[in-house]
Amino acid sequence: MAGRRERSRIPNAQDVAKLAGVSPSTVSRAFVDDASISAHKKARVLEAAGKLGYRPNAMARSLRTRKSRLVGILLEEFTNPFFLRTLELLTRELQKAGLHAIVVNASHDISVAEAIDLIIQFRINALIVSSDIPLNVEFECSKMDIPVVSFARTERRIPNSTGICLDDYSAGYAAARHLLEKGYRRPGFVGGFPDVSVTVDRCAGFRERLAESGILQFATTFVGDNTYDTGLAACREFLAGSDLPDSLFCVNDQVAVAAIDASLERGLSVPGDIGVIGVDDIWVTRTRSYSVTTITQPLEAMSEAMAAVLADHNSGSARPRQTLRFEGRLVERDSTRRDAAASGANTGPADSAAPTPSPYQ
Amino acid sequence: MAGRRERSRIPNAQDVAKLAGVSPSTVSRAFVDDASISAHKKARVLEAAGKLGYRPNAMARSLRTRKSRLVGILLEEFTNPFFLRTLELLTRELQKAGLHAIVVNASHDISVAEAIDLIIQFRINALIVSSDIPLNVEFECSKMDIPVVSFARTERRIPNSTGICLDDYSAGYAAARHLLEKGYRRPGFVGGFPDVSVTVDRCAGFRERLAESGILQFATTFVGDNTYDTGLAACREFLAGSDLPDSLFCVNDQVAVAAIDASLERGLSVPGDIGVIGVDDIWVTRTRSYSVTTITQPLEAMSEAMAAVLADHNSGSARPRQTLRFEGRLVERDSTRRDAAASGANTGPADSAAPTPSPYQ
DNA sequence: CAAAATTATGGCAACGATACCAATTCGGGC
DNA sequence: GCCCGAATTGGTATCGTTGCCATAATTTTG
Repeated sequence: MAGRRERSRIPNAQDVAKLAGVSPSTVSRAFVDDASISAHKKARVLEAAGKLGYRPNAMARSLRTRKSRLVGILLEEFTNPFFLRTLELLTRELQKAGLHAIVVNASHDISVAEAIDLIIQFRINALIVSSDIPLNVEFECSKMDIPVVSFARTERRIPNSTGICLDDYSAGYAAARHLLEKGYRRPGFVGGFPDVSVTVDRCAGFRERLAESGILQFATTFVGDNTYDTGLAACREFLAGSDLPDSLFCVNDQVAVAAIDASLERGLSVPGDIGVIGVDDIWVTRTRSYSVTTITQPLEAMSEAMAAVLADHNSGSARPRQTLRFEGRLVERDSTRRDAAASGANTGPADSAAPTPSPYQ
Repeated sequence: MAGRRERSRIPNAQDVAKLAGVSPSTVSRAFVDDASISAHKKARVLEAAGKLGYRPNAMARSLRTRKSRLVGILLEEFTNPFFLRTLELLTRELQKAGLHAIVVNASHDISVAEAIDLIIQFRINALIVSSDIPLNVEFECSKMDIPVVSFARTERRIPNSTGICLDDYSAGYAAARHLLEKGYRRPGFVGGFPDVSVTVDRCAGFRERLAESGILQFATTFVGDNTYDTGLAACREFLAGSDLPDSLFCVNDQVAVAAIDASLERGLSVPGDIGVIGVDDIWVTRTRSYSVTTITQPLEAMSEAMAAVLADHNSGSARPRQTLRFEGRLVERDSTRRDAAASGANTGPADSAAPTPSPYQ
């Protein structure tokens, strides 16, 4: 019907106002919840808007209200399926809250500072970081009053950073307990970069539980970027020695898979000779060939918490800066599934001579 | 040093202008490439801006220039690592081009129309779609003059859609050729949803090559959403019958892994009893336990092409709407690695009686 | 060295919405 | 029927930038 008029220009509030016979202010109110507008006029405005195909211009709105409804998500690891699931749940919660996610790629050669600089120009209302926070980023954001919230990581270098995270310490503790229950007596630890929170905290919890059972020393290695390939290389080297661990707690599932492969390569059986446990519960851990015991992160709850934190921040009622820690859940699969009886005998020449519990190493 | 002045308010161009002793227009020009401004003043403006921590407000700029520099990416599958890599490369190219990606979650229960409606309000300059394009989305976008480009999918229902994609037909053809070369004589096909381009086109190429070798019938099944879990269920059922295929071309690697697991469960050896080939080259295919032969998509080249398409579109020089198809590369791994000699004997009671080549089924 | 062509700069308006205030309408109680 | 408070509505200014035009400064040229 209305020919080519609609196509010529994107309609604005003024156009709608004219058609509906009201003022632009009223049009605006029709699109804002809790605005003071009569049901009658609201209906008329919405009808006119529908006829014209009008949508409020978020740019103009943001400019005026100083709320962009945009949130940045800084991502570094693009091989680990865990982060895809993270992205799924975060975007879902953000969308529920009427927010939108700008994904910033901070991998490899890309200049994080530059990328952040650009999205700061969009006046993002928050920055979610799933990698270590570059310190300059934190600084720039604080200058612009942009809250930085870490997700699935905590920032160790920044005193009171806000974050939402697995209880890494507790996860490490649980992993050690599980391995001990299964009768493993010489557990080892495979971390990522040695100065990253997930590595440090999971290792600390792990160490604590082992110490409680009198195991004061254990082998550790750090694979770096947590991908399968580097994990495999590191685990090969780790398992090349003679004084082998009888089980491995890996900082994530990708590395756990690599550890299993490295073990098998060397002719070690899993879980017989080597038990393996990871973290994240990515889908590969459920496959028949790997079936990796792992610790699940409660991503749904964590994402909801993230939305809540952002909402609080948005409404000005800034809660104290703190890290919310969520308990993981251990899922036993084949990679540690042996009966403790069999393993007791398997202890071998372990140097775990001191059975006295002791708080820290 | 300058006390708490900077923290009080986010500085704008006016503030910079005052400090640098120039007009706001000049400040603006200092931040635009190819603007008419003397090197002298530009330096002074940039210095002042640095001192104040000024960044141009992208909202205001977008409002004025009618270019948001935002691009929407509609994602549906959040389990397949392939899409994380896709996202990595797309965001990288977009960032290089000074664009930013708003990721829209269109999975499961989420209302795509509603989500799109919201990001349209940001006047995104393009929408990249890695799933089937909901028809209403296409319609809404065309009304707002937003180009819709599909990535790694093609839209079969929309006549001349713009897209960047693996040459699916060719990939299917190559998969069949490979299986035949390896001596498999009863290949089967495992697709996703039966009406999706990747399923249809890969199957068509596969069929063509088989037909050339006189194999006019082959078993097919459709697993649906292409996740490991549904893939496993479908493959179990597929392999439960008696008239088994001797090899499977799976529409993607996740399903290929599921097919391998289903085969092993049933006591069939891979690649001996069943050869398996997938598409995407996700990292799991490189693991020791799966080592899946697959077809790699040239994602780097595809992403660059995407950036080029968007740039063209942005500069107004709309190239004809078409789908750019990229050749995949077959990577042979263990899941099909047997010598053709051994397999010739394995052909079994195949009903591939007619060796006459024929174009289509 | 003057005139013309070029380049830099400033001023003003506008992008499209909302905040704020003033004016109007609407109900209800007396 | 009149007055008061609450609920709606309209008008105007403004968010921070850039497009455009006019003017000023500079360089090129005859």
